[in-house]
Amino acid sequence: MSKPAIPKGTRDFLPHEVRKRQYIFDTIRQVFELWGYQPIETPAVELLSTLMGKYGEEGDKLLFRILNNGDFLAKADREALQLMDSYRLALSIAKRGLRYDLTVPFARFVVMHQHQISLPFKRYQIQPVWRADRPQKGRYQEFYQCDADVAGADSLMYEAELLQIYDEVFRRLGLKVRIKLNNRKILAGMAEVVGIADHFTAMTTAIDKLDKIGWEGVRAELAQRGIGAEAQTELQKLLHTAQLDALAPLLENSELGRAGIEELRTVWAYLDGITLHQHLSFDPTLARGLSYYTGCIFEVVVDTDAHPSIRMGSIGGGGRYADLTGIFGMKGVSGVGISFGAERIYDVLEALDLFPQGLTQALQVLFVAFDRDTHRFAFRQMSALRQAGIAADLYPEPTKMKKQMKYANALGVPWVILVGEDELKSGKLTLKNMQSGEQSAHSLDEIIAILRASK
RNA sequence: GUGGGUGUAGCUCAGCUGGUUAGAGCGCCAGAUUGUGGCUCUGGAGGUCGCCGGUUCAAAUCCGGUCAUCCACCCCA
Repeated sequence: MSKPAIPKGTRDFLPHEVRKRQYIFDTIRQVFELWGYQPIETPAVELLSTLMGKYGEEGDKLLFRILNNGDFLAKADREALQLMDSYRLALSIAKRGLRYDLTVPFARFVVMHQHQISLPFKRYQIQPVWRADRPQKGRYQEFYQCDADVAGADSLMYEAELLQIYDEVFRRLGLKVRIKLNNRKILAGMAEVVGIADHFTAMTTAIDKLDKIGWEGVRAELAQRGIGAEAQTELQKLLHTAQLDALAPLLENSELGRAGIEELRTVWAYLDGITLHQHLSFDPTLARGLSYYTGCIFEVVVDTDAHPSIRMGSIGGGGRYADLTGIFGMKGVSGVGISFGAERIYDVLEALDLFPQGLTQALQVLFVAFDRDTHRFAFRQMSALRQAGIAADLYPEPTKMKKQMKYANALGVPWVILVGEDELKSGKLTLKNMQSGEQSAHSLDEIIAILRASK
């Protein structure tokens, strides 16, 4: 018999890990709900025609494909097979794949259900996604995304409220973060002013790596993509201007640049007078790769001043995409959304010991019985406790006490109730506090009162 | 896709430049303690050394291949 295993990049979760994960999901969910977002779910499996071409060439490679059922070779592309062209062959033998993110399925959802929802449609979604990436630390092939998006409204009010959601979720989790804000139109404006508008994607890709490779590295990468030294220097000067008012005159000659500045001012105006607990700042060097964002973009990182021990990439990101549903034939629907990186948040909370106490054990009391008769008696007493809303359990057989106590210990149950001949006769049960070791005899009602009080 | 590390008991690992019966800690089981867990002590079970091949009188150890896994890069959460 071979040793059991699970696919690379996937994980099992033990009970205490699931409880901690659920604490994060619940916190995020509660804030989403408070801000008026509604839950939806979409299938894990989507048609590849829905997914392909939406995440760039790299993304397509990382899509998990599902082999067609039945005699898939009968309909296979024989020419591709002959040519050993795996990519082309795959198109003919797999028509489904696992979802890669939650945004594209959401766009599909909006188009398919446009008559059942009203715009603006505010939805949240907490579900796993899959990527055939090579796993490494903090990166998995199966992981959860927690997204909130608004479809069908241009109002910058939503940018402001999504920033508030970031602020509130991390406040509730007890984590200090820095929320960074920028606008793709400002980046586009910079490209125009510097005269490299035709290199916009290359520019954003390079800027995005600033944290990692520094200015030297960014300049090298810009040079490699055919951007001259003069443009590099000018661009660097613009990116160093982290004050909107100072940047505005420098982008005066770019229509896009002016629009970007104006949008950010509007977002700031909405947040005027609002109390935020986290550090929110305009960061002109925030670029967010080459994704589909067109307006405001956000990113959240752990505040290393407050938590100097943490080294972690972004734990959340999002932004505005002017044409959410265009790829599915529905024009004029703008979208804006944010995403929480739950797995990374978990690692950070764990490293900082920020999970609340008492998350790990729900069971309050374990019954320990000594023989057949008391075991049956204990079963009825346990049922009464459960009826009273107290999480109770009974060791499945009246074996040696040592074994049962050991089990209680391993579970981490705070209380044990001992049921033997004496208890059966007197009708009073022996309640033992597993931490202090103290024990005393009580009626069932008294026990219910004690356990309720100790919850 | 590129580069590197690691595969030895259920888990974490030791085993020096090849040399008889492959070890430790934790965990598990039993006992010290037949109505009391955590701590301690005693004993026990548990391993085709990832797999295939090569070198050698001799391979866990050296070499080649293969598979798995982890880490870094690309990209991303």
